[in-house]
Amino acid sequence: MIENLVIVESPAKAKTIEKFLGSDFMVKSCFGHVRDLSKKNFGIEIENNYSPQYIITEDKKKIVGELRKLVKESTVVWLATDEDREGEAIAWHLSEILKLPAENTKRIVFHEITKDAIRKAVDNPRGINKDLVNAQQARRILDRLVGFELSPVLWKKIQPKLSAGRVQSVAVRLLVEREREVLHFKPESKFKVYGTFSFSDNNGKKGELKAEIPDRFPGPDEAKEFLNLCKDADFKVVDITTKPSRKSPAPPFTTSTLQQEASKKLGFSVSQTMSVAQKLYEAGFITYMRTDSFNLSGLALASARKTIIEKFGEKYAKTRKYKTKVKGAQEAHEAVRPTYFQNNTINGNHSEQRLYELIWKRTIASQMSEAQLEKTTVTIDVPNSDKKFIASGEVIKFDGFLKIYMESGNDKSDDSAKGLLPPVSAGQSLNYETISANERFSTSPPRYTEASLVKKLEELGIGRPSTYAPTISTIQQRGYVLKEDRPGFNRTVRIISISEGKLEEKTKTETAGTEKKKLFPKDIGMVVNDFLLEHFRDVLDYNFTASVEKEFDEIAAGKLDWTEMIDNFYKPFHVKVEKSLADSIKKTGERQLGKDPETGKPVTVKIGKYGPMVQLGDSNKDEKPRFASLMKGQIIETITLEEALELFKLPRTIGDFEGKDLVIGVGRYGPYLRHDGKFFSLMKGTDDPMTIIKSRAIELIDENRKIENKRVIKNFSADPDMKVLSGRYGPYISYKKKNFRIPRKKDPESLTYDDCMKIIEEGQKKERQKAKGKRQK
DNA sequence: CAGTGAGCGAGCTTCCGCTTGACTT
Repeated sequence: MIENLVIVESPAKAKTIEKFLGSDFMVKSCFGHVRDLSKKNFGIEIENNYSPQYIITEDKKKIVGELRKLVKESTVVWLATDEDREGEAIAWHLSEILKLPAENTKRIVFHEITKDAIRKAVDNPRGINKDLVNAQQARRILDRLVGFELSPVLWKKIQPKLSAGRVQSVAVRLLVEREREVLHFKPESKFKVYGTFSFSDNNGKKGELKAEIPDRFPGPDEAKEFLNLCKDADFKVVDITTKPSRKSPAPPFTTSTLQQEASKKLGFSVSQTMSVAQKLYEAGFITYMRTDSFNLSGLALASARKTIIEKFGEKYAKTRKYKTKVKGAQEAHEAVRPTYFQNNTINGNHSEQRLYELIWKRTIASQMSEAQLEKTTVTIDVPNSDKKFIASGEVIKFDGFLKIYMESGNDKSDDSAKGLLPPVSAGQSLNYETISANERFSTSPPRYTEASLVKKLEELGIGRPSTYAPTISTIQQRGYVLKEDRPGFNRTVRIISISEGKLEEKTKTETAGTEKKKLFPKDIGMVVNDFLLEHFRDVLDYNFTASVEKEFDEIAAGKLDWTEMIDNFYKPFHVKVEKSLADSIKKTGERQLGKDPETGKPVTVKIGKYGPMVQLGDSNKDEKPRFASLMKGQIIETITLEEALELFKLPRTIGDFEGKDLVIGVGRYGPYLRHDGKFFSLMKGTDDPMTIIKSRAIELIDENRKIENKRVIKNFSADPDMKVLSGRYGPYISYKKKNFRIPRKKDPESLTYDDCMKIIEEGQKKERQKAKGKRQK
């Protein structure tokens, strides 16, 4: 007999809690949601007042079975799922499927895993809050209705397997709109003036001072006019002011800020951050990593303080509590923090150590004193002009939290001089060494990175800590978005300068627009976005989630009936769905580019069966039109007639090798070289299909053959189909186009043909079992 | 993965949010 059975969501949490509770408590985890809407017929009986049809999820059947057995042997069951809408719903689903009687069931909550918090929770049990559960059901049903009605519209109007949803479609919209801002942006240039001055102080000591004019000059003429004015001017320091300033530390990490900083400081993708954090959590090094709360437990605050005093001294410690400003935050957990502050490093692989140290520093810094700075501004008068040169410097008087952590700034680089200024005094005369006016171009708003998109979504209250990473990967999987690097372009900038009374004009080249790991919307993303905006603008509205969240809150407060809320949304929504289906024209994003000067045939661009393509000729006329895929980086929206005509020059033969043609083309997976029936991908960045030459093509073939040979660990003369190869995930057997894992114990070098056959039979047996399992779903 | 772009049609795709492993070539 089990006296008390406690059910929590996470197994790692179960382990910790079990230690805090006495031996008469057994703690089990249910691994999150155990039931979900059936996928058949929406899982909702719309006609029956939106009655939800729940089924136990395939991957939870086993754990539910175990829980059912344990419940039978237990006296009291404690539902200790998270203290938020989803957690309450999980508790309710558990009570339903485990048929828990109210009198022997207690609902408890805690949002920090400390002995005190858990004891306190056990002393204050309550029942399940059905209003909160209904708010969750409304959320779930709304998302299902939106997702499962919109997606099929896209299958019919654009292409199969596409998807739309309350969260992902807004994420794509943000990217598409930003991309268009970038594409339409016309950089303007102005001239920024910098001066380097020299002086000798009262003791005859020489010094140098760099300063700049805060406002910019609209053009070269204005800049020149100003420089001419400076040529013979006597410069003088007219004012020196020093002002104290303070800097406060950033709050401890939430999921989204952890993703942002890990991206900026460590170069991690959001999913990488989450999987490394998961490892740290399971090892007991950090608290739960999916959270929207800045909160630290009392114990954590005290422990951080102790660590800071030990390491840095009393004056570095300052206990701080942070409040969330995020819309819709549910704060069921603590902030992401180290479990033991005394450990500033941990054992683990390189990524784990780096992420841990980042978390440790950020959390510790959040409990440290503010930095005290002194900002000095020197103003230099320009005779006969209302412009003034300004030099500014900043000195740290007390480092405080800056001792260990500095939050990453924005992408914009701060080019004003920082640091200590030389000792000048008011009234001091200055001579200029050089004064130069540099042409500066304005920049478009930046494209999103994965992490900056998460930040934006969080600001809009869209998505949850557990879904940021999956959402980012969904929009990439659907082909709406591509994460990649793009090289910049060179441009000429003008520099006008004076030195020793002589005016000089030069130019120099700079690279602009270089992008690293940025999200680019693809054509299909743009077409889907435009279609959804045309017909379902309200769902794509940036405030849609915020406004339905308000209603969910009312449901949770018992002031609104959930079926009424859903009905108010669904009735008009469904009408729009029907309307959008009414005209049967497919959306392809087609654009007319003009006429081919040689043949006079029309050139168009659109999304075809296999992606974006250009077409030469009319498909309704007798002659079959020519087709060609767009190249990487080209999009329907911006491709020109000239670029399109270039594409029709492929495929082309560039010579022969070993008696066979070398053919260059662009296919489904990018530019390729075809030789003797084999395909070789061209190297991106280095090989251009339009200009590649024969010798380079042969080089590619040679390289490929070498790699191919290296991959082979073993082959068998008896059967050329059987090979032991070394791949990304270690050695494996390849047999008749199928791959099989080699059991860990076996040495791949010494496998015999019969050994391989045996492994293959085992593998096929497993595969059959898996297929069987899938059919039962 | 495969390097195309005829047309037909059966059967499938899809949401968000809560959790981990299983699995990949």
